Amino acid sequence: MPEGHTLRKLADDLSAAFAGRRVRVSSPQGRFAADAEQVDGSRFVGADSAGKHLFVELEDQRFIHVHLGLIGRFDVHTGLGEGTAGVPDPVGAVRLRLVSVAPDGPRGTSYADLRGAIVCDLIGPERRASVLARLGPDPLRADADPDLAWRRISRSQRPIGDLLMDQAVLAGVGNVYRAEVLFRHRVHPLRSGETLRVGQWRAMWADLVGLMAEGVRTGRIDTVRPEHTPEAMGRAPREDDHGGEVYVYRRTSLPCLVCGSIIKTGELVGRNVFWCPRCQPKFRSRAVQSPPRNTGTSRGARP
DNA sequence: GATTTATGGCCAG
DNA sequence: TGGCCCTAAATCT
Repeated sequence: MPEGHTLRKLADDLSAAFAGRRVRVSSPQGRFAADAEQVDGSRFVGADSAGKHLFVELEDQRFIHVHLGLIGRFDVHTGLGEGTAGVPDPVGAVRLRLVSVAPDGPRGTSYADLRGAIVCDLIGPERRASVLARLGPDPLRADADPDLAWRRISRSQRPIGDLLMDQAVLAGVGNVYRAEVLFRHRVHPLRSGETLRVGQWRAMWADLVGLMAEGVRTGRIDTVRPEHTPEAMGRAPREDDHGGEVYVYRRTSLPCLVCGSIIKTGELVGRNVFWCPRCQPKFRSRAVQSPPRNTGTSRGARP
């Protein structure tokens, strides 16, 4: 589930459910129990995200720092009516549970369950600041400066597919957005950062800003342009656990939606990476300046 | 029932 | 680079 858009949406959902209310904080699974006890019953100030990090702010500048890692989930449930009678017993390994206690008001009771997170720590403002200091610009933050990322990308011989996943270069992009933004800009994942042009980077950044903002709204990752949607192409929608419509992510051995070439996969710094060998040539070439286009006369773009 | 996989990231060597 | 951490669902034998 978690790339930056997931954490931003989660922060928004948590704030909507709990901001200004007192919360019961518990750890049914036990690992967060000692910390939970310290802040149980305190007031929930708000939640915010930075890259893939989530900070739940409680009164007195106490923060619960959450990182979902690869498999974590934080499920928020609202509108249960008055009182805690409708809150179900925890299912599975619930590391952290928040339950609203007062004031109930028109929002009713809310609860949220955290499972599988790689980080769930009670921290202060100093620790929060040090986490933030290690992150590159986040496309979901209006004040983010893409030039900070460009300075590192343009000086690096590392593959762009690696740099895009490096949270110190830019924060919030994960394996899906990486694969998709590279496809949309016809850049091969193994191209070294220093071979990119600044205009290319700016276009990729602007694209990430739009795609990820859309992801926050919908809770899924959709990256195909209108002409490549299932409806426009008359193809079956994706049946997949993440649900979004994408060009290359986990489409190994399937035909490219644009040119029909077979999507390739490989490994880059321990993660699967996906690309179209025709739309994303490995080296800068005429093909990059005059990309293959689906004119309908050459290769069909059938599923 | 056991193994694999997943939108991450840390650490040691 | 490999190992490890977290959990649940999908995919094997």
